[in-house]
Amino acid sequence: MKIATWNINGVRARIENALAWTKQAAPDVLCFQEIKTEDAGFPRQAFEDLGYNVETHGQKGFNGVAILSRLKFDEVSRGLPDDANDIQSRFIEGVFSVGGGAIRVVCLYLPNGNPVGTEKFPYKLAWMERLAAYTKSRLDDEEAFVLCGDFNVIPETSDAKIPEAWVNDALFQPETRRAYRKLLNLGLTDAFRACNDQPGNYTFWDYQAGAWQRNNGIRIDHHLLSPQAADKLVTVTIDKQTRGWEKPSDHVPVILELAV
DNA sequence: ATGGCTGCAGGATGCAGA
Repeated sequence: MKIATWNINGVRARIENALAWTKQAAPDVLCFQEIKTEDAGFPRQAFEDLGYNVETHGQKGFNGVAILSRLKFDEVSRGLPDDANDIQSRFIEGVFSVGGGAIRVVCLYLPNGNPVGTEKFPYKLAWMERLAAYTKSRLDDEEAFVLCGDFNVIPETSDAKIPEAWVNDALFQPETRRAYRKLLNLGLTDAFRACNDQPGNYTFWDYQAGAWQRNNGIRIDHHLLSPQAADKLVTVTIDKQTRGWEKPSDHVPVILELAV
């Protein structure tokens, strides 16, 4: 099965691209981040017409996540389970029955955290701690699950064309990278890096200063797998084509394939 | 990039993104 993640940067502004890619790539599960709309504004019918079930966790103007699935949702929940007071819509999860078992898919949009030195950065780090606590609890279940989405973390220097340009950025701070390693060290597998150890593979290119044309990108959209999911890992593909389309998102889709 | 785009809310421009 194919589980894709794509920071769409406004699903309403991007609807033509989103539908065209979904038709072409035909993922079984598709996780969107930055839908930038309330639930009522999500173009649900257009995706239902392609055969998808749609679950959203929207927010007016900013953030917002959604999971689309060809499989029926056995369960859905919205928000990290520890804090009902967090009004930012950055987390939605679904559970699906596959191949005699179940797989849980978490679609997340981790806080950007810039500028460092404002309250945004500690919010990011705290969110990563909350995600780690959630993960630790899920790992105790010893089930297959996937955390995917826009992590807003550049894990290593090999994940940026110009790492020096990011040293003062929240995406590449030592504390950010440490928190990401801490997450992995709980027992998760970075699916892309399990399949590809080469530099030069990016998922985001800034709109400004010809970043795409210069391939000045960063790899910040990830799939992290529980051991039971990692055992089924086939491959991960970064689908760069959409970045060259008209009115592109600044992120491109990343597709995880599992042997289930 | 000390931000050169872009989307959104709102109905002008400011904020957020990374």
